[in-house]
Amino acid sequence: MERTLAADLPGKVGQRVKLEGWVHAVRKFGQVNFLILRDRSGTAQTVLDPAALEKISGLQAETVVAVEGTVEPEERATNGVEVRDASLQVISPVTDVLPFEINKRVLKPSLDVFLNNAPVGLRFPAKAATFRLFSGLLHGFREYLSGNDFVEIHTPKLMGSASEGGANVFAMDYFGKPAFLAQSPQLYKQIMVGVFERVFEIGPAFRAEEHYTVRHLNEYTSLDVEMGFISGMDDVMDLLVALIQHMVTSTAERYPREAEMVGMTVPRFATVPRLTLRDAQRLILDRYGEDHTAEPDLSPQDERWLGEWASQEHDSDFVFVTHYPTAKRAWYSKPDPADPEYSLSFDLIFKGQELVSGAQRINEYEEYLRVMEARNMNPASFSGFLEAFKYGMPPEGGFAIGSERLLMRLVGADNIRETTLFPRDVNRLEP
RNA sequence: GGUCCCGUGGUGUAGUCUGGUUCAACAUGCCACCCUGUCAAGGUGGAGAUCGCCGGUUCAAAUCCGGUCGGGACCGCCA
Repeated sequence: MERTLAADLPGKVGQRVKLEGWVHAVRKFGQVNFLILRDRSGTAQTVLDPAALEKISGLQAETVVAVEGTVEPEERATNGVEVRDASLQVISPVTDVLPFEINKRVLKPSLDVFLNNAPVGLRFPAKAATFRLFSGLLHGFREYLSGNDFVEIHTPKLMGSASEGGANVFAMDYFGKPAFLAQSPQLYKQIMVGVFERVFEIGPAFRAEEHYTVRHLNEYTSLDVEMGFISGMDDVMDLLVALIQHMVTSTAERYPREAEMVGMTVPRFATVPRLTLRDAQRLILDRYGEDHTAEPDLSPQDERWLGEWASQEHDSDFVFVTHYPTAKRAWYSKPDPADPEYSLSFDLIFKGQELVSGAQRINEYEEYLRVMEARNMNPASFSGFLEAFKYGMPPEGGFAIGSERLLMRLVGADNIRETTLFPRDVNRLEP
């Protein structure tokens, strides 16, 4: 018999069906016994007779079973239907007790215990829902950009030189030669603007920084976008807002059940305020009484304050901060012609946390040579990158979204490890 | 890299300050039995922890001290 999914039972009342899935829970009452079966679509209640019950005797939750029975309307069942007169077949028995319960309303174990047992812990319905939403966000990302003439690319993660400079790169041996794991697709996506004008990439980024925070990973999934023929940085920021809006709203529409399950709400976009770093710092001084006006960057506390301000004064969960000091930003960021001390760069803060970093880039070959000399970089190490600019590059810019951070804020998680399937941090490399 | 906090049955916690017959407890899970409507099922009973590890103080240590290992939070840094 063909398999029926749990979610499709209401449309099959009166029919004989076969369900296949995991034993989510068993509730025994002596004369009437329920088995809650879980598959990819959800859960279904089945009523087992003594013979069927006997087959799972001694077996634990998560045993994989097939259940055949008749779909009957039943007000007392959660979905309004249940499967009766069920016969049962064990497909894959489980004899070991689970490390912790995954069929309760809430998940009990600490984050560390959960992550140590992620292969089974991720089956907890709200956990699975979280990562289904992640899939929805990526789908929305692709959908929006593809619909706007962007081309998806995949660039190498094995690098012969460190693109961003700095010491936070993972070094490795590549057939006897030194190599590095890519910190970002930055240089390649800029090169590809010369080919497609508009490109995007979903891929891993590796950072060897020993950060001990709730919002950093040593490997994360970066959502990179780069576009040419821009008239200014605002074009890039406009795209970014529209993109995130589509990602979130389409995900909420695609997976309403999951969104409800984890309490994901669509953030407020009304008007995303844009202010320069210096104006932001003056605002913090005025509103919160802390003088950070000489700092080259925002502190996490500053970001929280700005998030609060945007929420209260602009009804927005987002706020752009622009024009960071040129010396503080990556070398390919374009200095503001009106004031070269500051760059045409921006960060997008989402609910008080940095989510996106972007900029208009330098697009003139000669200027790259000047910048590299000023920063003591060797142009020979970037000959491939420079070639793209030597042979004609329009004004261009782009950004990178931290995908796990987006999900983290959307579902209200306290730690980015909760919205990463198998997180990699300073002391976690397994599972 | 800096600062601070926490390690108690499978899981989550109480007990630690004020050391000793409320000191090994509670909830959940597991096992057995009861129950014809549960959906965090309920009831009765049972098994399960030398209180992370090593050392010290003391008549006596889960409890105080030191070290070590593991975990967490904040800062730096960033997405």
